Amino acid sequence: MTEPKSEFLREAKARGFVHQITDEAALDARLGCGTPQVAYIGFDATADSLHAGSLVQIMLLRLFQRTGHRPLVLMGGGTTKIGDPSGKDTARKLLTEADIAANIVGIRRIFDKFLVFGPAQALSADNAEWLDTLAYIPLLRDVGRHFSVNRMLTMDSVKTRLERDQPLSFLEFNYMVLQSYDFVELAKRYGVALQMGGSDQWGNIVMGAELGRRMAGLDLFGLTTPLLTTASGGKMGKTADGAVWLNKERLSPFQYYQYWRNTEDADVTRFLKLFTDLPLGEIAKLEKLAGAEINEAKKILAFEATKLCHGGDAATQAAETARQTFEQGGSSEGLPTVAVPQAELAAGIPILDLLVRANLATSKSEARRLVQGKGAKLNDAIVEDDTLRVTETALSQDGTLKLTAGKKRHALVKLG
RNA sequence: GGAGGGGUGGCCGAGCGGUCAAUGGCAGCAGACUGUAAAUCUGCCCUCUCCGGAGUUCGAAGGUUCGAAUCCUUCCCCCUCCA
Repeated sequence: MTEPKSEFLREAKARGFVHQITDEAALDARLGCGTPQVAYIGFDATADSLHAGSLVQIMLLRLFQRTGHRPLVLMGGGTTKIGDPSGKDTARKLLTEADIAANIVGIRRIFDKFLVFGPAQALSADNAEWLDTLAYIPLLRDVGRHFSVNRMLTMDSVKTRLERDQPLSFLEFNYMVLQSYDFVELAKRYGVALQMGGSDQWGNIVMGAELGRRMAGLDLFGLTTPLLTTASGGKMGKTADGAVWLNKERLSPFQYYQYWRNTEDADVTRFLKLFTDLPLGEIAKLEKLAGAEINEAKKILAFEATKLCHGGDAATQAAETARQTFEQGGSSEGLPTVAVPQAELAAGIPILDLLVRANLATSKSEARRLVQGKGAKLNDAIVEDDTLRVTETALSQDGTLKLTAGKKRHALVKLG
């Protein structure tokens, strides 16, 4: 099948969201039948925010809604207590219920930016609702009998652990059973027909679809997204400073903008398709840019991606901060800022301490190396002396001073 | 319960009585070159330092020794096989 009839599949394929589909022709027919369908993706509540690694999934749900269907966000309030072994060598730490509840709140806030919830709109659910009250014996009899351990042992998530001689607890081994059960439960409760997820979820998704057929004669479909890496092989959503978080408390809109602005040339088109709503025709035009002009495409990518995640105003401001900082060599209040008491500054603060306090270095040793490597700048002048004490004289007329580490990491210091 | 193997810096992985803050690879940081890109080259990559050094590391706790990541004891954890 080359050209799907349904808008969702056509767009999803053209934009690079699709890796595998269980029964493409039948799914296409279902999506194109004129009635909005419900599709879900599950998110485990392991942190109080999601990071860019989940963005493909989020954008896929967004696309699903844009093409006239109803996305359902499943919070893994129940499954998080188990821990998905997929793609991991060791078991996760077990989280407390309070942690999980708080994490769900944080994650839910992110989805409010990307999806429109409401009657006839996007849905959300929490699998704790049905998993918490499951009784062991009935579960084994109703669900367990449909699972073959032989088959489970061939699942990638299990197999790799075994092959690498890494432990896999019985707890984790049950994760796929519960995820499969979720699919069936959601089909019954919300009429969900399709589960989507990362390619590492393929096994779990297929098992869920099968379980639905065996338990209730349901026709369920699965779709996975490709595993995203940068052109040079790095993991998406990771930088030196850690994950690229989607909430502004963990990563400012400016830093988020910068993450996308620094995309490698080879990734720009691919990312525009995945992480913005720009029509494919427009992206095709941007794709023709070459050489230094690619920077224009990167600015659009950064702006659009930031707009989706943090809103138009924040995106405009981040773009402006970036422009002032990088293109005019000035400083701008949009940069990360640290406040320093006046008395301390009057007495003089060692440059090394200041770099650490501005989060440009994690220890004084690291700060010292930075200075010795000529990577530290104070008000755009290279710091030559690592014993330098910074005083009020370094403040510019607007009452701030600018610290730079390397070419891209900037921070402002102000009195406070 | 029995037998054997193993736990080393963010990860992988050497070392198996001194010359070990610990080879190497990956990841990361900075500099040069550039386009806030990639590739390449160079330096760095436990903490503190009055740059002479100092202090903490090799699952945990004891011990042997002038001296231990390296040997011994106990404990914890993991893997494999047997029951």
